[in-house]
Amino acid sequence: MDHQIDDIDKKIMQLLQHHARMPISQISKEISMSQPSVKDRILKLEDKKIISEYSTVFNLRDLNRGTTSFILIKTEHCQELVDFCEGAREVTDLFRISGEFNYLIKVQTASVEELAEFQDSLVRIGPSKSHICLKNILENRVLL
Amino acid sequence: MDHQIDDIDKKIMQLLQHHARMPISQISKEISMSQPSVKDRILKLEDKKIISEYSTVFNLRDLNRGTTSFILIKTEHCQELVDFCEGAREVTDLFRISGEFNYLIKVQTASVEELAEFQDSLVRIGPSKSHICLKNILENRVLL
DNA sequence: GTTGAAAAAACAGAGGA
DNA sequence: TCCTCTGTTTTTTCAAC
Repeated sequence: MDHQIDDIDKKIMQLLQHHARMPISQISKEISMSQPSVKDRILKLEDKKIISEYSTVFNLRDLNRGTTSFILIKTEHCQELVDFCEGAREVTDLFRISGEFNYLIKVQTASVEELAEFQDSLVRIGPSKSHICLKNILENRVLL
Repeated sequence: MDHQIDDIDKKIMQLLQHHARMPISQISKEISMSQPSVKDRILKLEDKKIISEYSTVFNLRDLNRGTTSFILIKTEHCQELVDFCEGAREVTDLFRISGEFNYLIKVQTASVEELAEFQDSLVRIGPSKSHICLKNILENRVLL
């Protein structure tokens, strides 16, 4: 069953996207719609899982994980890699991908030295290639 | 100036991470601390920008952007690439990286066909290599 | 850090355009 | 489907300790 997202839904989603704690009352003002209706629409978006969660974004620099890197790895020990990554604090993202390498890992470390250590711990799983991120230009942006 | 994040802060952050709209009252109950104190700590985390924002995560499948891909591109027309990506709805992430390729683009399209179209529009900027994501195993996870 | 009272916001219905 | 109006509950805020 498909949910039709109309322009009003879109406006609400745009407001919530970067201000998830915004009160219904304020959303109501901004889009000139009554609070019950706004609440109703948000509930529907949540029920249909169009809104999958409200999350809090932390400044990774303050958590000593300000260095972003991407590691491409080729391995036959898939489960081992997945288990390893799930347990590793440095790993924020893991994708099974097509191509020469079969996994892409996004890693947040305190420094490039720590990245080297992390990559060292991957050698027994398979050959890898790392790209240090010099600048995060866009991140996690969804245009509605 | 450095902010010392203690265990109580960490607990609050863990609760907020995937439930950004959780009321102070509930956080207060869960960690057995008075509401004003919880509120006070959250305000400090916000002021110090340790909490950088509260965001809403959408189900990209419902937005007709359920296919994740990564494109590595090598170009000398950096500004052109950045401008192009900022204007492209498909692009959610863009990183300047080290290595043979100098940019990594994360793309969300409706299908692989749409990915092909997108990659076609990049040819004039530079040679690129794309990896279709077959499975999103971990995404945007921060272990505190 | 706590308590407790005042203010503000969210919720739940009913009735109607 | 959306609105307004209402009362009720919950949450937030802010004082004093």
